[in-house]
Amino acid sequence: MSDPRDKEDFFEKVFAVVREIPPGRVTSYGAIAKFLGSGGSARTVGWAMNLSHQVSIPVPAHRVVNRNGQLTGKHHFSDANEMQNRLEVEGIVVEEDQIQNFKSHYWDPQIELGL
DNA sequence: CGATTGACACCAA
DNA sequence: ATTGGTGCCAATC
Repeated sequence: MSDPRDKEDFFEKVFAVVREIPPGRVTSYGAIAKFLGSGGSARTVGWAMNLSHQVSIPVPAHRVVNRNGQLTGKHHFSDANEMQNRLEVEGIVVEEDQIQNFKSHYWDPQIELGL
């Protein structure tokens, strides 16, 4: 339909998936983008995370990292240590902005959500 | 309206 | 394995 909310729906989906990420788990932008059907719009997912600071719903953006498991977006948090600290609290080991044992902590929406 | 940027990902050398 | 360049989508200037 002509509802302009169709575009907002994309962000809503991103937030919904990120909110479904269980503690102690992490996922990648590309995985979410692909799960939404956007294909290679991994960058657009990053934009959604940027807006996540303005939405009324708490979005655990710290659980979303790039496919390398690197905390590329920690700089966008209130504090640079905020992202790493939250991950460590949930039992994730982070060294030099790089998640250790990333693959073991990886959370795939296509699988975990039962697709 | 056109050009640039941005929390990524993939391919080629 | 590492580096560089390109593609995708949306927002901002």
